[in-house]
Amino acid sequence: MESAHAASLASRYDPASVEGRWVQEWAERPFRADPESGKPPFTIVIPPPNVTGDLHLGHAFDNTLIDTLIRAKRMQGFEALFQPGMDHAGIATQVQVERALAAEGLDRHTLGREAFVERMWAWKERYGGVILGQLQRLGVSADWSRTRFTMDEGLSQAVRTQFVELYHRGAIFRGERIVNWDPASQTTLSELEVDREDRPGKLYTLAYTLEGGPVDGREAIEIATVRPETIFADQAVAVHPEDDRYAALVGRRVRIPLTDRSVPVIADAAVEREFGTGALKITPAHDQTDFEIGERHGLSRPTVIDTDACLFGELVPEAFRGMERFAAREVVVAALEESGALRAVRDHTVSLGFSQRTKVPVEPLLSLQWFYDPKDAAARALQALDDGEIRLVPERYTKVNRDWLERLRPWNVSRQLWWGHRIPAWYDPDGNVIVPARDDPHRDPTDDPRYAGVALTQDPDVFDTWFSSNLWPFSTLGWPDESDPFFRTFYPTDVLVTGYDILFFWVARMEMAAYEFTGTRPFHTVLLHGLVLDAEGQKMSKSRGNGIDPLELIDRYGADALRFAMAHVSTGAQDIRWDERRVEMGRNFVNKLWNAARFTLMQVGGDAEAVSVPARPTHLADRWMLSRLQAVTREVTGHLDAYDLGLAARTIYDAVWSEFCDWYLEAAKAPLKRGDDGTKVALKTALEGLLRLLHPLVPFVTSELWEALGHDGQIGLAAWPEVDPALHDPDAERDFERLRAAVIAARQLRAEANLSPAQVMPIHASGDDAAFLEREREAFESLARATLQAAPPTGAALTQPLPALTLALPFDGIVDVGEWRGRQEKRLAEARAERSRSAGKLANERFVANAPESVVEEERRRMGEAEALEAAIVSSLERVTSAP
RNA sequence: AGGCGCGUAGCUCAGUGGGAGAGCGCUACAUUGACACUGUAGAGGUCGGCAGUUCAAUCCUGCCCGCGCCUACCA
Repeated sequence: MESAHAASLASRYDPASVEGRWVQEWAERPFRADPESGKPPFTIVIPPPNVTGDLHLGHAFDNTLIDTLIRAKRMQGFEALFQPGMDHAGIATQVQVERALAAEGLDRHTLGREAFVERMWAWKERYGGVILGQLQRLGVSADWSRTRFTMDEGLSQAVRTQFVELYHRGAIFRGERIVNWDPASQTTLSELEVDREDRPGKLYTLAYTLEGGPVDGREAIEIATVRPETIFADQAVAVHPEDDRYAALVGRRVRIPLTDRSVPVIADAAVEREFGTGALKITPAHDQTDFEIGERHGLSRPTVIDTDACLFGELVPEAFRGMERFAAREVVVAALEESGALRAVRDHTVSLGFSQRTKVPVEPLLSLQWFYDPKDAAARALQALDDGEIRLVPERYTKVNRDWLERLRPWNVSRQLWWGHRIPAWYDPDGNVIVPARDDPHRDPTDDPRYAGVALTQDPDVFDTWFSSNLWPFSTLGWPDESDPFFRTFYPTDVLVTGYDILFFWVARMEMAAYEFTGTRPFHTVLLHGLVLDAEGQKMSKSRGNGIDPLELIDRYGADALRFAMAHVSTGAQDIRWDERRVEMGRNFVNKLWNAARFTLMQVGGDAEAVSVPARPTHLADRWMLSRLQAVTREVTGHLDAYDLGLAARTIYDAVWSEFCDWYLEAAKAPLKRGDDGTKVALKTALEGLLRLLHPLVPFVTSELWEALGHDGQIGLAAWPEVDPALHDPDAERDFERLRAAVIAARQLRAEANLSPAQVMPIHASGDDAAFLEREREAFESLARATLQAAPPTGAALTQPLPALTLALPFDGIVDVGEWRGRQEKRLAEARAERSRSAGKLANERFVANAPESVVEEERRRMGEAEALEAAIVSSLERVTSAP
């Protein structure tokens, strides 16, 4: 690559002109992971984005955190693998393609399955992977040569192996259960694909007449329902077993309104006595709770709503057949009213499920599907959480993870889609299920001599997408081929980074699958982050249209600015309310860094070897800066190790801006002007240390600057800074604080005297620290833009008293001392308050007896300092008052 | 109904059992050869409320008020 030169560094950092070549570099020559390197491996698999998805802020956030960890580990000597890839996202993708077809006046059924799947692949080739290119613009250092897709050959084999194995273990079965049915896309949905929303509805009270005459004078039992159109599938009326109101009715039969059918009154503890009338109609085929009650009581489960969400079947009076469910409700209610069975209607909020993709209300429907009952796997995963084999960060989410594993129900894994992994199950003419053999899962039964001559038909359905993404941490690494070098070296992976919102759906499933198939944990740490909300605190979503385009932000501010902003605000899985000012902060910070490096280059040149004298620093500022660098290195490294990227970012932000730029660079200017080699070395050392600490967060600008500084290899492959204890210098840190306090005091004098920054101030120092200041004269004079005077001012002077130092600035009497006096009096009041507070504490014997010695000692020190300051201010005020 | 989180400067947010911070905004001054995406000096907060524990509470405990999220078989 062409090297940048110091002279060519613009005075303002322009991300657009820098990032492009690095994006290209990292895409064409990715950071490849070598399973044979012998270095300790460190692996993170990407939470696979939807193949036809676009980068949104959630992805940007997630991948920033992942890449920061990966880049840091790589520099720390690990063989770091950032495993990239995509998910086929069954229904989401299929719905998109079906929409495109509809625009052409086609649908998948007229096209036929084979042609449709071809269209799907064509779509995938065209739009799939766009998001990977977008991630590259974020600067993600994934090993792009290993990009995987859930429907790749190898990963498909993994899915098939999973199914066949679980089937033969008896964990997978085919049966009828209540599923979330999407009448628009004609498929079942996972809970994740259903959005729950509260909607205004009605609660209807219906009278079911008792057969065989009144009991205790009651002719009917009144039930409460929000779905009167389902009464035709009723199989019972249930009451609570301990409900005295209905005890006498249990065992009797009641007649369903508008029909000739009667059903029994049963007792079940699932009924809430307080709700409605305390009596519940049981419709096992159209409600999850009813299904479960029906199971307990051996009720049959007739269906009256079909897959188009219309009433159908013999049980439905002919007048209502074929009517859509909501239309039917109105008509049925009218008929009920007519018949006198409708006793009451009141407003009632109902929680309704909507298909995330089609926005249509989901119908709970009894359906013959494939189910996976993962209770054994869940038990193992729970054990892992209890034993700490898998750790969640923040820790409190462990409980959420556990809760979900404990309450698992059989998971519906089949989907009535054409896009996905076809279920490897066949049926013979008698309806017997034939699944490939356990020891040869990839041979279709149609190729198996044992079934020669049998007419086998394959199940038309495909698997739920989660039934492949649960294998992601190892299917991407080669499993089921356990001899794959990547699987052997990089599995188990290390950290999983994802939003807490898919802890249930994805994380828990990966945990279960990993123990089931690899016998080990899939990762040791789950790092959960919050969600990116819009400025009003609402979740961003396509339907709300409140999303923010990360690419547009990258165009305007640069990828580093976005990354830095994201890392900076990540704390403890708190949601992030979007605020563009933070990206501005990132941009400004990157520009600051750029300019600090530009200055350094002007001083030391762009030849890496030119200044390499391994001298111990001698100047106070050099000693201070290098000592601070050690502390910052230790802190940043520690924060990264603790997965606290927010703290890491904030720590280094302060180090760069408030220490390196504001103080060190300014203090270094005077020696640099003299050509001081020691300072040149220190300057370059400090900058390069900071650049390396920063690289994982802001890879573009640091790569560019590293190159400009004359290094051959990229900074992404440079070694992480190590703490050098020999450079730890507490004396220098303390002395520099003294210097800093003196400089600030002098600047305050300048402001109070209304002197322009350009004007050099004659300053006289007295007090215990005066000799120290004399020793650091060059730095003080340069930083304060002052000249230290040997003799005290003869005439009127403004003074700035500190505990161990008083600075005096002569003034000509034109200056209004009122402002100065006001400020000093305020400081005096503060010093007095401080002194009396400390005195009060120290006079409290319980404080002295109970508080740690160090705290008491600190309090004494404070008190002494407050006294000294108070005395100095008093004396200053007297002198000015008495001045001519 | 249960669980979790949040309430700190005008705004967006960090933070800790021992005199509260950042970014932006605000006031004043400044273009001294790194940087106006800047510098210097400032103003601004009874850390949601009430009790309790403690020598010491913004931080721990309890209750209350407000906001948000997630689970759940209230039809």
